[in-house]
Parts: sequence; C-alpha cells; structure tokens
Amino acid sequence: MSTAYAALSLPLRREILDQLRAGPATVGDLAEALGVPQAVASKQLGILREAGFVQARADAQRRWYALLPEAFTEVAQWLEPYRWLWEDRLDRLGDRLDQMQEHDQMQEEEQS
Amino acid sequence: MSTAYAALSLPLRREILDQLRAGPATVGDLAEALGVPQAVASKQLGILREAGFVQARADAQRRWYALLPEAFTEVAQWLEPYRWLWEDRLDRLGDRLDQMQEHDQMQEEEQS
DNA sequence: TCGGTATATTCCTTGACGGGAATATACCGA
DNA sequence: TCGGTATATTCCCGTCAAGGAATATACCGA
Repeated sequence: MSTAYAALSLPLRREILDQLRAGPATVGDLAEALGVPQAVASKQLGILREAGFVQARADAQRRWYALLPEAFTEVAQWLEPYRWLWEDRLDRLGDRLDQMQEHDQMQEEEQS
Repeated sequence: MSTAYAALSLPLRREILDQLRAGPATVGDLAEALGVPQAVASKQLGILREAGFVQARADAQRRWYALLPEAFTEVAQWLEPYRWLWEDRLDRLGDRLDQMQEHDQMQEEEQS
C-alpha cells in the first residue's frame, strides 16, 4: 500500500480526492459527505497522506486535509511516456496534431 | 482488481507495461526480460488485459501482447482535473504556498 | 477540572492477492 | 500421430487490506 497507485486502487480513496478538489475539508466533513464512518475516513486519509496525495494541517482538534501535488506528479510522470497511445487517437478528427509543445506558447488559448 | 488503478498497484505489472513500450512481446519474452516464471507473467498479463491496458494477438502458440489505449485514457482522464495542482507548482514554485487557508487565518504558531 | 468534540489507533474477522508448483490446453513440425 | 513448444489455469499458502467496533488521544469551552 506504499505506492501512489495502490492508494488509488480503492474507489473510496479516489472519492476522497475528488471531494478535496472543492477545497480543504475535515475528517468529519469527508466522512459525512461520503457516507462512511469516521474511523474509515480517517484510516483512508492516513493512507492517502502516506502516499503523498494529501496533507493535514492541524487546527485544534480538527485536521484540515488538502490536496498535495506530490503523488499526483508521480503518477502523471509515469503516465507521460504513454501519452502518444491515447493522444493520436483522441484528436483523430482534426489532424492538427502538433505534438507535445506543452509549456511553450500557452498564452491565449482559452476558447477550447 | 477490476479497476485500472488496482492493476497498476503491482510494480511487476508496471514493469510489464514499461517493457511493452518497446513494442509487442510474447509472454515468454516478458517473463525472461523481467526474471519471473512464465506462469507469473501470464497471470499478470491477464490482469492487465482485463483492466484494458494490453491486448493479446494470437499467433499459433504464442500470444503477442501489445499496449492498448483504453485503460491509459481512463487514468489520464481521471488525473486531468488535478493537473493544476502540479502544473502551477512547477511553473511558479515558491509563490503560491498559501493556497489552502483561504477561509481561515494562521496566527503564527509554528512552535506551540 | 470536567464534559464534549474531533480524530487516530488498535483488535478482529473476512476476503482477496501474489507467487510457486504442477497441470491443462493449444499449436507447430516431422 | 507424436513429441516439443508456448501459454493459461488450478490449487495451495502466506500475507495483507478493508471495515466495524471500541478505545485512546488531543483539544476546546465553561
């Protein structure tokens, strides 16, 4: 359960991460939002924290959990070499494949 | 073990995928390249196939396994909404460190 | 100090996975 | 048809994860 991938293997943990996209939340908030006992939420948050997906900031008795780039970056980087696999299949329609020019000239393209 | 994420949780399976980036390979090839028994390779390939990462093409007794976009796309799409997390951190690292305390203020308590 | 609140941890049971060994299945060439 | 080759499947076992229940820990307000 140490790796980031293993942490993502449980749907509940992915739901927690999805939930945290709305902003930091406490264990109780997440437990209620996802309909699971407090102990379960706490345990899974511990695993997500250990894997580097989230971070806890103490505020008296409560812990505000928030997303952390760490593990996401790890997964994204592993996935990167496979990008061609699905990319030149998704834009199969426009043929305007100017492949991988990620952070080069991303000034004004908000009308995608 | 049904989801793509669960399939990625085992290092050996990720190694198989990495290996397949070089092109299609047979079970025996992969087993030898990764130093595992044939049965182990076959079993893990079955899991990867079930998860949609690879595809098997029969050629007499051998099976040529090749990468398949399916599951990669699934993972990539799930990861996409989190992209801002690590992107505007690689770009402007060091300025956006106060993202997670929008609606509460810290009162200089690093030594309590 | 004393509840009351919020979270973490432990114990326990059930179920599933990973890997080894052996066997089964499918196919080739002669 | 008969080995020989390549792969899949089954059985077994050690290990570990998930969840529930209960408890422990830490902190607040009065």
